[in-house]
Amino acid sequence: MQIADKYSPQDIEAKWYDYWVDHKLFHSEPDEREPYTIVIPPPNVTGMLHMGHMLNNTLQDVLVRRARMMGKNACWVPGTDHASIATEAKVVAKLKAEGIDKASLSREEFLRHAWEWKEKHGGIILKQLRKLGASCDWDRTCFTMDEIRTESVIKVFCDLYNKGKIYRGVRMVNWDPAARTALSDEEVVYKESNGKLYYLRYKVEGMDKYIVVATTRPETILGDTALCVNPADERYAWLPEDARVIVPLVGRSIRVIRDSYVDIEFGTGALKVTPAHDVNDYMLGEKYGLETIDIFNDDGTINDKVGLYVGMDRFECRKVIEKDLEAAGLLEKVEAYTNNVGYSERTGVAIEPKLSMQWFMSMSEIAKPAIRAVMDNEIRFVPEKYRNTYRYWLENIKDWCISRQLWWGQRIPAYYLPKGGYVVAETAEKALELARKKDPSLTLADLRQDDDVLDTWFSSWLWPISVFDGIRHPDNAEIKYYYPTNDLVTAPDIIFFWVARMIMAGYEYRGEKPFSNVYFTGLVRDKLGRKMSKQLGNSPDPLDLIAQYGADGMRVAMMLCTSAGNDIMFDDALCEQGRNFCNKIWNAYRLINGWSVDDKLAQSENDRLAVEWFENRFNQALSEIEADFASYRISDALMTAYKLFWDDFSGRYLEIVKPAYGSPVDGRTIAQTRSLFEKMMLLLHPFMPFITEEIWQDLEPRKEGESIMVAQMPRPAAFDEKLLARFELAQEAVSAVRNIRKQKNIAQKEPLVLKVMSDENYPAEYAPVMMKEANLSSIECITEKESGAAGFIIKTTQYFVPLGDKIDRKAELESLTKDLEYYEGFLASVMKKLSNERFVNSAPEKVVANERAKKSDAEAKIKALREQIDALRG
RNA sequence: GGGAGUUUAGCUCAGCUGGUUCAGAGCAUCUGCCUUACAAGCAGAGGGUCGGGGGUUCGAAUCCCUCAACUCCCACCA
Repeated sequence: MQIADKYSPQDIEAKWYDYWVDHKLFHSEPDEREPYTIVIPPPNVTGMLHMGHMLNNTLQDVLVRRARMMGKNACWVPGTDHASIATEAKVVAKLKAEGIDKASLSREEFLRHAWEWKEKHGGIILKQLRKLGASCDWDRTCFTMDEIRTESVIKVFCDLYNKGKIYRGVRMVNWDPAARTALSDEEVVYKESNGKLYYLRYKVEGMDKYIVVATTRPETILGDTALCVNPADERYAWLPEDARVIVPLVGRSIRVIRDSYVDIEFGTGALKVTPAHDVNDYMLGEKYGLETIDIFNDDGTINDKVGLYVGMDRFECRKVIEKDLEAAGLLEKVEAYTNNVGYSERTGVAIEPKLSMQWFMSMSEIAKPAIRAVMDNEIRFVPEKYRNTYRYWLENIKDWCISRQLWWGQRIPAYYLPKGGYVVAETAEKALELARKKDPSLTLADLRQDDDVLDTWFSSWLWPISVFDGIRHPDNAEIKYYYPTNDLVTAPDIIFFWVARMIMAGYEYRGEKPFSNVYFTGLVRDKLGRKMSKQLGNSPDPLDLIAQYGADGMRVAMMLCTSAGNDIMFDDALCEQGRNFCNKIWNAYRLINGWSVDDKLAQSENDRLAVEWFENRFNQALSEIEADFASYRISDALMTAYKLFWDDFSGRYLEIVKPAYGSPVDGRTIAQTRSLFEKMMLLLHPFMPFITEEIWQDLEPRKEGESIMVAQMPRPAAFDEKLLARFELAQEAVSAVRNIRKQKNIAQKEPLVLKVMSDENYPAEYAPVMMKEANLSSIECITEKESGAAGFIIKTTQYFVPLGDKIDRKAELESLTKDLEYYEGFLASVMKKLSNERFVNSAPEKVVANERAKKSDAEAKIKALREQIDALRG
């Protein structure tokens, strides 16, 4: 193996990734083993890898790789999402750049361009995932708009329609004038924005009086069909019962209605009612049978219904109308005003509430099993705090607007008949059959399919089922084997969009949960706590980071700062830490790899002790890691493994067994060391797949096709806590000697003598280890205090390092006296507790016993300190 | 407007149903070392009245009340 003293990941990563792929090690087929399944949250097909993906997919890969090494049949299904609005917008923009207007294309022509675009730019993100080491079963790659998924979507639509859960109707929807489509409520993001509040004068018909109305949207006066005041508002008591007012500029005469909906406190207490352009006004319109005048075109420009400002953009119109109102003396005043405005999540433009014919899905029934599943912990949320959010949303769920006025997506399988009415069927042929029941003379050409497509989430909510083709073939072997999946790793911002709906679909179409655990990651922020965004330019390109620090280093960086549900503050320094860890592992391997071996040598007691200790320590750490994974504390699990390798394995174990320069190591020790190294690689593999494979392959001769990926993860075994505690005592002594060296400026090379007043807390068995670590020429057991020596006490055991004339009695005395004072104070506080009757009577037995132990420990320590002080003085 | 969460060392965070010296870890910092695996390293060290105040208790980072700051979600009165 190479001997470069710096680990260089580039070649190694590519080599092993190809090896894994070539040997189909990511691929899963149903067999007799227990399955472990994750479906990827499908990224946008034309998206690029960002830090959020990096976090999310590293977590998934850690879980999948670990499960695989635990002997499970691990299957991680990758795929992409067609992201109808985002992708269509990109294609439209691209065509526009080429001078092609979408409106000039037929649906088929447009879709041809869109598919071309998808083939060209699609799936880049999946290639990028490979750089990070993602062990996805690429043979299973799915796309939410591929044939199987599309058929599944259509089938589900028809099924829900036939069950009466999908209906069509005119409703007030969120209209995106840029994408020219309706959106679901979840796709609208509210932001506070600075606007103005305009006070408009409405002349009362037949009187020389005005009613002043405050509005943020003066352009909507074109659609005013009533004015509303609160019946309890005395300011308007003078108005006749059948009063009418004139809409400014428009000149239309409209009714004045009275409804307690109007807030007397707000503005002037008078409200203009525009049923076509405001949700609340719409409800008033329904209640009072008002006319609705839709004044906008689909793109947000003014239409010709009223004959004013025709073709003008809504925001332009607002400016112009302000001037015109002012000129006409109908504008009382304008105030600055901040209010919340809804924006399209995808295109960023202000949403226009618009009355339109859309397809909806009724949600309240289908939501019920989904609520129960999470509340009963049949599906576990990590962290739990999201259960509340989830529950509240589902209990107040509104019907889902599932139609989109786009072309890129699954076209709604509703077919309209020439004389009105429609049928819903999976294919045009089946639709024709249904249609002929109504009118036998119909032919295929008479049917006109609905122009709309379905919301993208209407395909992704089926994802855990549809990736195994469980919608079209509910009894197929794959869905039966892999479903329900195990873990879902996703961001909390799609809890409603996706997670909740997948749970609903799971119960509706499988009668079973789609996954057992949902791990919610946080948002990746920069080290200043800001969201990563293109505008701020604070979002590093994950691929650059991988190139710079290696995929393993990058993964370690991500895992180190993640805790479920909390935002993570990403700092490049973490990548350095990850890279340094790789280097540490690399160099540890270089060390043992460079040892010369003498098989005739017998193993020393020193080495035997080291192996015995590390095995125990390893098992202890393993059980901690096990517990961390059980509660999805991935970061803690990694940290435990990190410290195990760095501090215990490299810092202690290897230092203890390391042969003197030029000397060989015995055969038994090197074999055991390589075996321990291998166990460390296995433990670290899920976090750092590349470097661990590289070393694992070199540790033993391996056959072609073998891989650490499918090796057995060490299982937790019993460990001897007493042994570990005694080793720690030895380490404390070593540390104390090193401190003395440092204080006295004694070089590590210069051997020292350690004298010890042996008692039950002296780990005599580790004497050889201590000698090696602290560079001691001998350890002598003594019964008399040593004068002229630097002393220290570990627990109750007194140690001395004879220093001859190097000893500074005054300084030693000072430090011992300081310790003595501390322990006397400590003893006093313990005594105070123990002499408190109420404490002794009410505290649990265990706690009192503990205090008593503290008391005797402190007493012993004080005794020892006094003796050392005496010895120094004497 | 409603709800949830957070606040512990310079930074990022652990600390489970109050009780093992419980005030911790990693990183950063400081000091000394280029000791033949690794300076991307080794050996040491310093650093916090656990957001403020009050309470319950023998005992509070942990439970209760209150105040403050920050974050997120939901609602959307023009």
